[in-house]
Amino acid sequence: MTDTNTLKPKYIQVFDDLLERISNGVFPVGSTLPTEKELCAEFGISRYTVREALRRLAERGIVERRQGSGSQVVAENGPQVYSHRMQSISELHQYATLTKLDYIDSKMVIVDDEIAQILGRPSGSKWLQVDALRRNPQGRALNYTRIYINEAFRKIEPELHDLSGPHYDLIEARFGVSVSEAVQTISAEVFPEDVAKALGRSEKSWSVLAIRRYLALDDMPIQTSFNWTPAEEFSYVMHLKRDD
Amino acid sequence: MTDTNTLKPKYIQVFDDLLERISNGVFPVGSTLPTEKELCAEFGISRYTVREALRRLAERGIVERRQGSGSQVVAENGPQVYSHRMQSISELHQYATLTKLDYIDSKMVIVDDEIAQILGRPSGSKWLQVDALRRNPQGRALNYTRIYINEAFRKIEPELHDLSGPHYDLIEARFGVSVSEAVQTISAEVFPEDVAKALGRSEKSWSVLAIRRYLALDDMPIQTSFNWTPAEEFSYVMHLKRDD
DNA sequence: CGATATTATATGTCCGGACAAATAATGAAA
DNA sequence: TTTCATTATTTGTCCGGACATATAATATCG
Repeated sequence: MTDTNTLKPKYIQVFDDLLERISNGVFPVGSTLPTEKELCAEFGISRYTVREALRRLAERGIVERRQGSGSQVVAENGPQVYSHRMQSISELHQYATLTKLDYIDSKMVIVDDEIAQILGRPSGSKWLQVDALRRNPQGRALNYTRIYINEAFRKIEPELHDLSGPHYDLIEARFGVSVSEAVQTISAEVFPEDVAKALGRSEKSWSVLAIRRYLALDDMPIQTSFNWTPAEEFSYVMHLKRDD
Repeated sequence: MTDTNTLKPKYIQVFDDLLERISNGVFPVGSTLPTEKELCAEFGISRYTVREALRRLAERGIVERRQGSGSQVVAENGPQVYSHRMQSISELHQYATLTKLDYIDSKMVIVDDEIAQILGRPSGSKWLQVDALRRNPQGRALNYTRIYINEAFRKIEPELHDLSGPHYDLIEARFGVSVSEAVQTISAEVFPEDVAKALGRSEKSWSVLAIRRYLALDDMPIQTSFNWTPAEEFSYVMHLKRDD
């Protein structure tokens, strides 16, 4: 390596060099990088040092390496810059710890087009619909929640009323299917009539609707919950930190 | 290594072995792992192989390695389970790409207790307050934004009206201070009177308020923006994926 | 020509070694 | 006893090598 860069390890210099060539199109996304052997020759360094540079590119998700076939460029920049991290998926809803669900109703339903689209299944699909009020320890209703549970897991219904934790934990315990991804959508709307009534709100009052989809591998929907909270009572915080 | 484990690379076996000893208390959080040299002797393997195992522990955040002093156990398990990741902090607000800010006003202000607390500075602190409407390409107003920019960066004011990107990018370019963390709070409230007026909404109508704080290192506030969006027009999506 | 076998290639695992840099421990001087 | 210098230790950088494994390319066979 050149003396003008002696403050950095060689593998960082090679990493930087390759990264620059990737970002300015010499090695565009979809292309194959030179082999380890070729890079050793080009930079006049050992294979170990080349591999350290390539490993860092792979860790950043910029390159994918495959034994026998080489290193493919799969992205121009590291995919992640900022992240919001949780130790448990249950942090997604940000309820105080001691709230509990007061069950109103559960039944098998066939959902219409609009709901089916949100649930990620065809129109006409069947779901176990569970309605409940979430209450704080003093018994006050905080919000209304309607959960659609994938038909495949409907056998958990008898256990619902004794449930202290989230439904997806019970589904995982009973069926071995775990949440691999969750999608939350926050929007605002006027309370649906039945929800307003259950919460003792007037018909035209505003709510914040948080829809939370819980997916297993291959985007298989486990359950989706619709949560209506009175607008003035809703608050949600996200912390994004830079990945260094 | 023993023959009963020949399906796994040696370094994975050592990684697994150390991980088990960490989780069952042989090497508790706060303790120091055996040196590389000791591990080589214990497992009868090369230093390279030991280092690969230790590197994986370090990548998982379980161990911190320090030249000259060894490997300290800092956590029992990998710290994060689910994460929502963004390539750019500007993804935090989820505006369509082609919206632009239509500036209404900018001035130095002294903020009261309530705002100061949100901004993370003492009451009475000075801020460059910038008010604007965000418009889509057709010119329709989407929301009202009020930005409080740290007094230390007020010299960017003359450049605001020509600005096409986010303020914090300009601050980074001019002052070399970059966003290391962002905090977004989403809640709902009736529109403030002046905001409702500017957006042509009635006084009692609902908005969703997204407050976004942009912090540099050591929690130094760079800027904070308050964004009022008509309730029925607000929607926000988060994707959480499990870190594998 | 298509399918299968063989060979070549490219990355993965692992070894041993040497020197550099950061930290800890020990010894000497004030 | 405290401070500073020296030595020892520990991890980091980098070299060279060998064999294993997965994939790609080429050759052979039906």
